[in-house]
Parts: sequence; structure tokens; C-alpha cells
Amino acid sequence: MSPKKVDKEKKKQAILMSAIRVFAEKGVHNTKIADLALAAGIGKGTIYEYFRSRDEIFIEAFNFILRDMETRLKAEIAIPEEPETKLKSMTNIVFSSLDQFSGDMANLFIDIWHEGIRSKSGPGGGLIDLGQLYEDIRLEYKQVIDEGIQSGEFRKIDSRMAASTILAAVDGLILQWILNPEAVDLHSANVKIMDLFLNGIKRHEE
Amino acid sequence: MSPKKVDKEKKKQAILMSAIRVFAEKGVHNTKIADLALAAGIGKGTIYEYFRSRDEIFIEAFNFILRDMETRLKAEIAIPEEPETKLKSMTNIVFSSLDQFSGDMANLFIDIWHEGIRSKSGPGGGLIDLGQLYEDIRLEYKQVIDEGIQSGEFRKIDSRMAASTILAAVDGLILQWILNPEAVDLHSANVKIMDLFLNGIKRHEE
Amino acid sequence: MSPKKVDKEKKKQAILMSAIRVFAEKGVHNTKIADLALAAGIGKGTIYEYFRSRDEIFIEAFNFILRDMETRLKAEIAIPEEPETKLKSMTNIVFSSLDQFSGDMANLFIDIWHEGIRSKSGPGGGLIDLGQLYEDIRLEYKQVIDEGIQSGEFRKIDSRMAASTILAAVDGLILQWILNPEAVDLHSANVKIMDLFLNGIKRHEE
Amino acid sequence: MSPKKVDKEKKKQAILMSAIRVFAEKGVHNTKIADLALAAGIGKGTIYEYFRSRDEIFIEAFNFILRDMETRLKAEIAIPEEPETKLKSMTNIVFSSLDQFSGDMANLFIDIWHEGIRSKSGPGGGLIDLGQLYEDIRLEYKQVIDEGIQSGEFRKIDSRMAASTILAAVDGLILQWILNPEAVDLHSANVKIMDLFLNGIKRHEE
DNA sequence: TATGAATGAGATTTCATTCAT
DNA sequence: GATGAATGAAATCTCATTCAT
Repeated sequence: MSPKKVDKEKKKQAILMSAIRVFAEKGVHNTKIADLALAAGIGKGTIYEYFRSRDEIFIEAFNFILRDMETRLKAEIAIPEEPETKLKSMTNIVFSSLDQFSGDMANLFIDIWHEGIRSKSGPGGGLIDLGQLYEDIRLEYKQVIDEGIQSGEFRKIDSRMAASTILAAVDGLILQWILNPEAVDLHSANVKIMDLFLNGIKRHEE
Repeated sequence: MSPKKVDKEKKKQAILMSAIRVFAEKGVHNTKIADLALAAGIGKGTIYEYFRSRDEIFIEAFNFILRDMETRLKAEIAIPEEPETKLKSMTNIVFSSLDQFSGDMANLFIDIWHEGIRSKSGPGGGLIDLGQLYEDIRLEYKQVIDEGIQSGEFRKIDSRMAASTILAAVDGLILQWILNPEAVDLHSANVKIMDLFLNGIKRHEE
Repeated sequence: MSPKKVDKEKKKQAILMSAIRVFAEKGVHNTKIADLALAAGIGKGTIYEYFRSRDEIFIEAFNFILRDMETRLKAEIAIPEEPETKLKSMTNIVFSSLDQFSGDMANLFIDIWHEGIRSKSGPGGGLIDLGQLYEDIRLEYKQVIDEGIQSGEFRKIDSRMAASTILAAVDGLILQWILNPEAVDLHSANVKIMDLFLNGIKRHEE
Repeated sequence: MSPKKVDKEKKKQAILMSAIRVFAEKGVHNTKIADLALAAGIGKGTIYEYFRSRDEIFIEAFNFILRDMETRLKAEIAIPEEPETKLKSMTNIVFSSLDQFSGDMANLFIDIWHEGIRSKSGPGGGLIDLGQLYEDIRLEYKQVIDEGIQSGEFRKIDSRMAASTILAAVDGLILQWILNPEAVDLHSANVKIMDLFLNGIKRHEE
């Protein structure tokens, strides 16, 4: 790679990071190219030197965020730990990623879900493959649960569905938290929902 | 004196139902007034005889859907049943509402979430109060769980958080199902996630 | 004329009178057909039973007002009086017509001027012939002034221009009064501007 | 860094001058954005690079015309002259401004009056403050008349009303001239109406 | 005759993208 | 490479007029 190329890549990253913050704050839909240019401190036309279109910026922003989260999830999985501990850590990683890039980061998740789903059937034929992403994460959760079943620590449940459900609960709680941060205490959520999933609601006679 | 016999309220409902289908199929954001008119079999201008603006149609559509689901949830709550049975029924109601108006109904939920969140801070000051809606449903779940705790059937857990989590799991599973209907079997989900919540993942010594 | 026809004509007049009030209040341009129907207490469609188009209503309203004023001017002219007295009375008639139909009548004059001028070159080829109207009034003023010159009461001035100027001053003062009723006291105007004009027009004894 | 060398202020002026001509020719009300763009030789969208809205163009056009006339009136006032000469010059300035920007300039005056009056009570709360403008000009005329009274050249008349009346006559004559240029000879008007007014205002030696 | 629901032409405005400099 | 002026497609909304009842 020539130094020129490296520079270009660097500037593209800078624009992207700036774009992520704007997307989070104003919403993907309300963000104009002019906003991105202003935030990045460059001219409108310059954006097109680094990205082919408005959509491409969003896609790259999305991928950047997701790659980041996946990396951190994968790293956690690699550490040898009890399944129970691992599940708790994984959930924690997702919750903690809400502030990773911007205080309004959570809002951007909504945009990502929205765009990810709505663009599925669009003419672009799916700007974002959220389906694959979820499948990946689901399998990672499932693997941990299967470990627990193998070791006899967990019941013989449908591990795939359990994985989906834990993942679902995390997403859903984020949604509720966005709607009203006071309605859900994400801080304590991690511990409590894991207790719920691990022990269930019912009182077990011993 | 009044020769034209058109029940305006009825026609408005018809336009609304038609609009809901279009919104579900194309997405609120991608739906143009012209699409709504075409689908309803009327002229563009006629829409404005029944709705003040594009946004108003969306809001009324949302409220219509919402009122429908709330009605059914409330009806379920009123039936005297075991807490465990009640929880299952409530979850079932939400899942089954996915096909209520359109096959793509679930997609519309995403739009509702999206708009509900993104319009929060917008100039309109929140077209939709999703926060209140969730609080209402959360309390209904909580009430059932509290009943179970009272009767000794359930453990003494944080019932509010448990309610939030069940609600969250339902939403999250819907999200995953939309992303890939083959990845999550909503049909069996109801039974399985309730088993999960009720009994937990852990194996309990007896 | 059959009784039916008389009735129709009567109703048309009623609609017209009602329309004049609405035009005066809201301005011709801002008045919708629906407003006229509402004010007349009839249906929108019914308007078209009596008038071919929106423009026609305005034209007929205009003609109604103008015919009224002309009639009163002609009546004044017919009375045998000193030229000086006659001029004062004529000016007074115009000023007093401002409240004839509505408190906002004066505003309607502006609309009449505006439309009268702007429609001159339009495709309709002149909805209103204000030019002819002004010529008529001008000649009436001129005739009175010529009388005064003949009798030696007035100087030998350009009577046509003097007529135009008096007429102009009346219009112009109405304009100023509309812009700010406190800036011009129309009540005292009649006496004062006539003093102004007469002491210029009159031959002064030396 | 700034390759496009376009003086935005200059171009805005050019668009405005072009717009004034179109407004004058077609009337403010009949002028579409597309007309303005066509006349200026630019695209529809480009208009909005220089003006926020259609109304803003009109307001700026009006202010431009106004500022021009005021400047010339003020300049005239400043020259030390006999009150009689000054009055003649002032009137002349108004008459001569009719061709300043366009042959149809006079028509635009009608639009300005119309809009100025009709927008008074509108929702915009008065795009244009014609009332203040007239008050300013009135006071300038009054000042000259008062000078004449002071010096004994003029009779002790109500100078404010006299000022209003002269101003009114000028406006009214312009109106008549617009309606039919052959009906009023503006060229000779200046001399003749001043003769009329002066011989009324002046104290006559006996 | 009276009505008002239905209509669609037409106007304003936005903004992603292009391209001359 | 960087820029931002220019563009026009596209979307919303208005309202005079028509016409079935």
C-alpha cells in the first residue's frame, strides 16, 4: 500500500467515525449529506471521494459498529470460563456497547434494525445482512449453553431457542431502555435477567 | 338535502385498513400518499378528505393496531386463571397479532418502534408515546407475576424486571423472526420460552 | 319572469351579498369556494348553480358594489347645486361607501384594484374594466368643475387633470387609511382636502 | 480550497433584479418559482440556494425597490431649495421611479400595496410594513410644507393632512395611469397637480 | 334543485448527487 | 484531491370544479 492509500483510508475512517456520531444523534433518516460534511469538517463533494453514496456510508458505519461488537464477543468466548459466567459476560458486552461511540448510540441501533429489515426486500436487495449477524451471535450463545448441558450444569433444553431468547431479551430491554431510561435499570439488568434465565420464575421445591 | 350517503367514518376506516397493509408491505417511510390512494382505490386528493396529513395516517394506523392489541390483552387478563397459564396466554396474544392485519404486519412493528423512538426528540415532540404503552403492558405482566409470588407459586424475584424481560424477549424474538422466519420458530416459541422463564436453564436438584 | 326565476335571482343576490362580506373580511385571494358556501349557508356545489366560476362571483360582487356607488354618485350629480357643494358631496359619497357592506369593505377595494389591474393582461382578458369606470367618474367630476369654470367660480385650469387629481387623492387617502386608520382622519379629510383643492381651483378675488 | 469563485451576494442581486422584472410583468401572485428560475436562467432548486422561500424573494424585492426610492427621496430633501421646488422634485421622483426597473414597474406597486395590506392581518403577521413606510414619506412631505408655512410662503393649513393628500394624489394618479396610460398624462401631471396644490397651499397676495 | 365526496392538476420545497474549477 | 454551486426528480398538500345521487 502506498502512503497515499493509507492516508485515504485514514481519512475515510475519520469521516466514518464522525458520521456515526451524527447518525446516532440525529437519526440516519434525518441526517443529510451536508450534516455529515459539516461534522467531518469537509465539503459536501468530498464525501463522494470516499463513499459512493449516502447509503454506503450508513452500511459502512453499521459494519464498523458490528465488527467491533463481534470482535469483543469473540474475545470473551475464547476465555475459558464456566458457561454461567460466560453468559453473563456476553450479555454485559452488549449492554456496555451502548456508549461505545456516542451517548445516543442506542438510538442508532434502532436505525440499524429498521434499515436492516426494511432494506431486505428493497431494490438494493439488502444493504445489511442482519439475519446473518444474528445467526452468528445466536450460535455463539448456543455453543455456551450446549457446553453447560454437556457438563450437566444446565437442563436438557432447546439450546438454540434458549440462545435466541436470551439474545432477544437483551435487544428488547435495550428497546425499552431507549423508550424510557428510567423504566429499565440496565445496570442491574445484567445480573437479574441472568438469574431469571438460569433459575426461572418458579419456586423449586428441594 | 343530503343525497350522497357515504359513511365518512366507515370509509376512513377502510382507507386506514388499506393503509396499514401498504405500510406493512412497503414500510411507512417508503409509502407515498400516491401508494395509499392507489391501494385504497381513490384519488390522491381524497386521502386529505379523511386525514389531515401523511403523519396523521401513520399515527391513526398505529393507534388502531395498538388499541386492538390492548383490548385483547385486557380481555385475557380479566379471565380468572393460574398466573402461569395467564403468562402463556398473554405472550401468545402478542405473537398471534403478527398476522392480524397483514402478512407483513411484523415489519410495521419495526416502523412503529423506529418512529416512536426517533420522533421522541423531534419537532413534533413525539407522534407516538411508546414509552407509556410499554409501561402499561409491563404493569399488566407485573401484576400477574405478583399474583404468582403472592400465592407462593413463584419465587420472590424482582417482578418488575421479570415483566420487562418477558416483554423484551417477545419483542426480540419477533425481531429475529422478521430478520429470518426460518431462524426462529414462533409457533413453538411460546411454549418453550415460557418453560425457560418458568423453570430456568439450570438443572435443579430434587 | 316566472316566479321560479325571481326566486333564483333572489337567492343569487343573497349569495352575492354574503360573498362580498367574506371577500372583504378574508380577501378575495384567500377566500375559498368552501368559505363562500359556508357563509351563505349552502353546499359547495350549489354555488355553481348560480355562478359559473369563482372568478364570476368576484366580478359580480365587484359590479354590484360599483353599480351601487355609481348610482349614488349619479343621484348627487342630478341635484342642482353649486359646483363647490357638489364636489364636496361627491367626495363624501366615496368615503362613506367604505362601510356600505362590511367593516372591512375598504380592504375589498384593494382587491378590486389589484384584480382589476392584474387581470387586464391576463388570459381572461380583463375580468373587470376598471379603466372605463374611472373614466366615467372622472368625467362626472370634470363636468362639475367645468360648470364652475363656466360660471367664473373656478380658475381656468385643466379640468380633466383636476378631476383626475381629486379622484386620485380620494383613492390614495383611502389606501393610507387602510394601512393605518390612525394615520389619516377620514372624517375630517373631506372638509380639509376640499379646502385644499378649492382654494387652488377657485379664482381668488384681488 | 475554494475553487468555485461565485460572488453569492452578486448572484443573489442578479436573481432579485430578474425576479423584480418577472413580478412586474406577471404579477407577484401569478409568478411561479419556475418562472423566476427560467428568467434568471437557472434551475428551480438554485433559487433556494439564495432565498429561503417564495415569500422571501418578494419581500427582498420590495425592500430593494423601496430602499432605492427612499434613498432618492432623502437625497432630494437634503438639497437646500425653496419648499415649492422641493415639493415638485419629490413628486417627480416618485413618478420617475415607475420605469426604474421595468416597464411594468407600476403594476408591481399594486402588488406591493395589495400584499402589504392583505398580509397585515395574515398569519405571517405582516410581511411588509407599508404603514411605517407611508408614515416616513408623509413626514418628509410635512416637513417641507412646514418650512413653507414658517417662511410665510404657504397658508397656515393642516400640514400633515396636506402631506397625506399630496402623497395620496400621486398614488391615485399612478393607479389611474396603470388602468389606462392614455387617460392620464403623467408627464404633464407633475407640473399641473403642483399648480393645483400650490395655489391652494400658497398664501395669495391680495 | 341541492349536495358534498371525489378528483388531479399544479405549486412549493428538499436534497442526493454531479461536475467545473 | 477538494469543493460547493447547480440541479431536477420527487413528494406533499390545496382547492376549484364535477357529477352521481
